[in-house]
Amino acid sequence: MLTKKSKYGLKALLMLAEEPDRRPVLIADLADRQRLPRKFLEAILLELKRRGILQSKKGKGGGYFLGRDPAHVTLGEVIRVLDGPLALIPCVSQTAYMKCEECLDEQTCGIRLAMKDVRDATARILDNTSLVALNTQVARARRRARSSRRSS
Amino acid sequence: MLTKKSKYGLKALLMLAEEPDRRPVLIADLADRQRLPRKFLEAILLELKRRGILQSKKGKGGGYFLGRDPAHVTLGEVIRVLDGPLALIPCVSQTAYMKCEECLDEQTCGIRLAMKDVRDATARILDNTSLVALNTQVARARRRARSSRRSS
DNA sequence: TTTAAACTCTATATAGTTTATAGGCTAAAT
DNA sequence: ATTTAGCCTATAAACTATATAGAGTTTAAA
Repeated sequence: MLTKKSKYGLKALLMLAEEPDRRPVLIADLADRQRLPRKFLEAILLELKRRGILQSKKGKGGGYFLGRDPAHVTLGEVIRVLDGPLALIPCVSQTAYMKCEECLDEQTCGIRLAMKDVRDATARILDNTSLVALNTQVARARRRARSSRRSS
Repeated sequence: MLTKKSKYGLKALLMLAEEPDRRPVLIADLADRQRLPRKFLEAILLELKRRGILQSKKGKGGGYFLGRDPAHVTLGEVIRVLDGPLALIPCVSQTAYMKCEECLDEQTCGIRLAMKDVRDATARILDNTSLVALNTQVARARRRARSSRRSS
């Protein structure tokens, strides 16, 4: 499962990626605009800051803003920071490999073979989708939604 | 994450799929062969039986055996039974759709767009891999492992 | 230089899920 | 009858997810 932590974090990042000139935005603003729990979001943004994805400015006129070009921040990176590895099972994780305790022979474990395929497919999608790319898709979906409403 | 429940269940099913003539196999046997916790496995097999994937025979000479042709039991089906929906987020699940509480417009939610792609890719793999197919892959991997050991 | 705005950090709480274990009950075979 | 083996219910420890509270610190601006 994608946790709410990742979901909230991604929603905030997608908003920040649309902010002109990477202007600082208040936590409270981000929370209100998408109805996210304020205090929880606070902790999430802090974590993203520690990982360099976000930066912040304290005091009046402060807020959070992206630490890097949003075209180079991928969903995969964000989800790994907030939720941990993409792999459904630790023995196929590229970033946090761990051996299964009970597994007798990892090289020929069927479950591992299948889960490796799933991990690769997932990573291919998430590591190739940036915040900018996703916002573009959203904009396109919005236009489609509007025009189909018009024609109905 | 794939839970241990699904992992154990799949391991048991893969063993049963190799049993000639679908002969009944003891829970204890299945548990011992792959070092799975016996009582936990018991509960898992029972659940698979309720869903028709397994059948059982009580009393002396009893045990569990497959309820259907293992070529028609897919990983996707088993995982859905034991772990629930494949989708990483309920709003893109085909089998257990649920609206997100805080989402303002589902039709144009970026996270949903991306998670839909991931779900589809995952389902494409898991719903098209049967127990038989996976065991075949495992056998092939074993041959490869053996022959590369020989040549080294 | 004071004040208010805003992020930072630590502690705590609650609920739900996962991963089991124990033990008695029931059905079947011999 | 007796033994074997699955069936069922209850229980529980450990972990994770989802927050909230409140004091502390930094900064901009009046």
